[in-house]
Amino acid sequence: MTAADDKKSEELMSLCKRRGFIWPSYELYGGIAGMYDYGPLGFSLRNNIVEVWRDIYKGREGFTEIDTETVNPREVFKASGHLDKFADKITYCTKCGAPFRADHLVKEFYSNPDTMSEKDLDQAFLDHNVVCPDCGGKLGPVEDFNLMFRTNIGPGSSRVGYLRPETAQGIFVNFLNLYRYNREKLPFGVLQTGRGYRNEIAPRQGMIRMREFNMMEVELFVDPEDKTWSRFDEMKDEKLTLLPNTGDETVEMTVGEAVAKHVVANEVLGYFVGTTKQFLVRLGVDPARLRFRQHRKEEMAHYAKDCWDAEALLSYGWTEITGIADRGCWDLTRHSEFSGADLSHFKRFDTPREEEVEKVKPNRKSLGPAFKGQSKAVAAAVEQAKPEDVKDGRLTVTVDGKPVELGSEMFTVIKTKEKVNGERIIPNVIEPSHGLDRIFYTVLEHAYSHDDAKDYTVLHLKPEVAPVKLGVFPLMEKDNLDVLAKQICASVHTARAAAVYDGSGTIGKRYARMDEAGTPWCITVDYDSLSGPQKDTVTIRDRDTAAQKRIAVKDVPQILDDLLTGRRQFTDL
RNA sequence: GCGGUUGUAGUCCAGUGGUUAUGACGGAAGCUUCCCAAGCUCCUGACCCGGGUUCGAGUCCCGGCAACCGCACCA
Repeated sequence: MTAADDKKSEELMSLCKRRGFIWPSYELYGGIAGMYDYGPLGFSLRNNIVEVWRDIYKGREGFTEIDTETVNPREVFKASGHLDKFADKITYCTKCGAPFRADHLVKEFYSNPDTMSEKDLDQAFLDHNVVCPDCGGKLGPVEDFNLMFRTNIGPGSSRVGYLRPETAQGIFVNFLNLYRYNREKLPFGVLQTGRGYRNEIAPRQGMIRMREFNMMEVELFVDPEDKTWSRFDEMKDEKLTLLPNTGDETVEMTVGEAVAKHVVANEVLGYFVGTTKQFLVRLGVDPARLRFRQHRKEEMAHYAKDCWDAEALLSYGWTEITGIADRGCWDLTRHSEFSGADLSHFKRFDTPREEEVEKVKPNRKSLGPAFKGQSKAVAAAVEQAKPEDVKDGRLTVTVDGKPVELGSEMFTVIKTKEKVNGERIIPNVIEPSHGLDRIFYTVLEHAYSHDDAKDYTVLHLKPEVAPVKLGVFPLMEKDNLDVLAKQICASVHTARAAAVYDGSGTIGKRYARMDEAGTPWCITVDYDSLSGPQKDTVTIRDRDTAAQKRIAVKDVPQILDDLLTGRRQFTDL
């Protein structure tokens, strides 16, 4: 991070506070690290980002959106693995009270201390005479410091709950509902936006690591044996900058090439890496400062089989803003195990198969006399056995916990034909997961420009995401100029396309305010608007070029609409 | 969490232990036919929190909180 980068992030943060994009939370009471509030402009920008995301995933892809609880019972995270894996082992010095990562204190003695249990670590302290690095005091018992916020559901402490660290689990626990809603067909996609919580030990870098943060997650349920994507052809020419985990060099290739060369594992993953690029660029992320980096094996989350991060180059360095993970069958398998529910998909074959199956059949005539009263249980055990269990003509089964060896006269291996209509499979999950706050910050940083010579700041936000679409000014706030300006402003202002009236200060100052807020266009009512040959016309100014055109007052709503939807460009006016 | 740096109006910054804390920008009211942060008048607004030292603390000391940088962490 250079001094210029420092300056840039500080100037941007100052602008964000001044203009009302974001404010550090609870500043009144001294502030809390890793928490930020969204001001009027910031919330609007954030909502616009979410709308673009919806347009792509609900609109183009036809996925469905749900909203689930942020407080989850303990069982959910026991099953998801977060309770065990999303924790650090921590110990406190009994003398000075300083906390330490227990696994870090013993890393010189063991190859992978992060897999050790609390008891192993306690013992390791004794075996290797590990004491407090600060004061030399005795270390206390090793505990789990879970990064999830814990709470109680209802009075007392009987039902333990946690604030979710990701929205994904709310989708997985609703799998059966969603599966039925989607007519029991694969693939289908579900999206959810909302808050997640991680009790970070040391939040850093402004909005990049927050304790309470916003996500936009998409969970895509696919057939594990069919990771093709029907609309892949539409995506195959999208260009990507990739950083595979096989080397340190970035490579430029299209989605189609990346999948063909197995750089990206399959079509689904490739399609959504491409989609993510389109999404981010549409928001205003600079393609030259965007790359996709594949996770190294040891870096992968406990649930992930493969993962590509979209990384943006910020003043903080390359920063993950979206992760596209292949979670495999981890989540559904685990929830199935822990809940006892069948979370599989019945995959019907195109035509039922006649399958020849080998089975072990008990020979009851021989079993009866040999085992008498026990023979029924033995026969049942034989029916459970598989042909490959037969060794040297003999079969060993377990009855009432004891092994029973049977001679070849006790059973027969037969071949039968069965009609099989399909098979049960656990769907795989592909997850494009977007860090909304990080994307928000990236959009701001990539839109930010500062002219050092003029000391002039412009946010080049894309009109689609800009919080305010139009500024409307009277040249002077008198002689009825203000009346017309207010009328024009009211005629176009809506909740989605905000127009702002400003009559305060000089005209240049008002343009400057709007440039700093990222407003793409401004309209000014002057004396020519009221009388003379140009009566009933106003000027419209383009933020990025400062160019002006004269347009008729009556055309303002239509022109603004055309500019916003991209039907017309400013230069065509 | 460790080490370093730093906390003064909305923002940026000045301030030898000693009156009512300097200024700029911003914001507000007004004047000026004012199209790119122009000028003028007037107003607004701050010493992060808690202890301590002292006759007296924005200033010195201790603790806390917060920010920035490096290390560590970041499923």
